[in-house]
Amino acid sequence: MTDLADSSRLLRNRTGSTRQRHRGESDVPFSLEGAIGVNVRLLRQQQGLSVADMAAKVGISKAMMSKIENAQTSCSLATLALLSQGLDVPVGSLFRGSDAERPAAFVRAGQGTPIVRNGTQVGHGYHLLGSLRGEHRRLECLMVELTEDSEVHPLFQHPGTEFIYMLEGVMEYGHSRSVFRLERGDSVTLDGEGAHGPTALIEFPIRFLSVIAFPDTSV
DNA sequence: AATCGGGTAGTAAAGGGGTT
DNA sequence: AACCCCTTTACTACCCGATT
Repeated sequence: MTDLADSSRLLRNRTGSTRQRHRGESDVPFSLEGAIGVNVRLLRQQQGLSVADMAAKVGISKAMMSKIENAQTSCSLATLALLSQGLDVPVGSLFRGSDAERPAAFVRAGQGTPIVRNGTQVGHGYHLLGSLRGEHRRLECLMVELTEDSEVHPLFQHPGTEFIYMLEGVMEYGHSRSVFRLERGDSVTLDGEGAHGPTALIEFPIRFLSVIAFPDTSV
């Protein structure tokens, strides 16, 4: 017995009589069958076809179409091929969304988490915009704000690569032996191992986006 | 009431796996 | 290889709810 067959039987047992279930709300976890069902229904509706129209076009019964769209059956490869032909899409597009959930971080405007960093003591304000944990923690996105009370601090060092995008204000930013004048819209990408940081704060308020990509070994 | 779109129950056919 | 049993697939017939 295959895993697919097992999951199919599980689905069948779990759903049982689904007459009371409303359209679009399912108690079934998002399975392969579920992904296929959602994609088939979406594509069918995009083409303005009814279940009966689609069934006739594909060459299966409308009952079968219903079961496929509602994840009540694990349709055969032959049926999948018919569906992809009928919908004029690659077979692979019917599986879209069936992959495991991948992490993502969403932060609303102005809702970044204030954090303390080396620069905090010299008046640099940091708001964390996004950072994934576990094996995906290789990227850190910060909103940095400098005010009249902030001090220059060109001595930051860390593993990885940093990208800075100037959103507001003007400052001079030193990296290793170079100094860059950054104005709104300017950006700089630098090797984090080189000493870097603001060397002169020229026009306030200063806000810039800092994206740090850490090497795997530093995680 | 008729029609339509969508869904379900029941069932037959086909296939896989285990046993002899 | 033949047989049996179970599972899966896909069908027909019918039901339900919304709309006209």
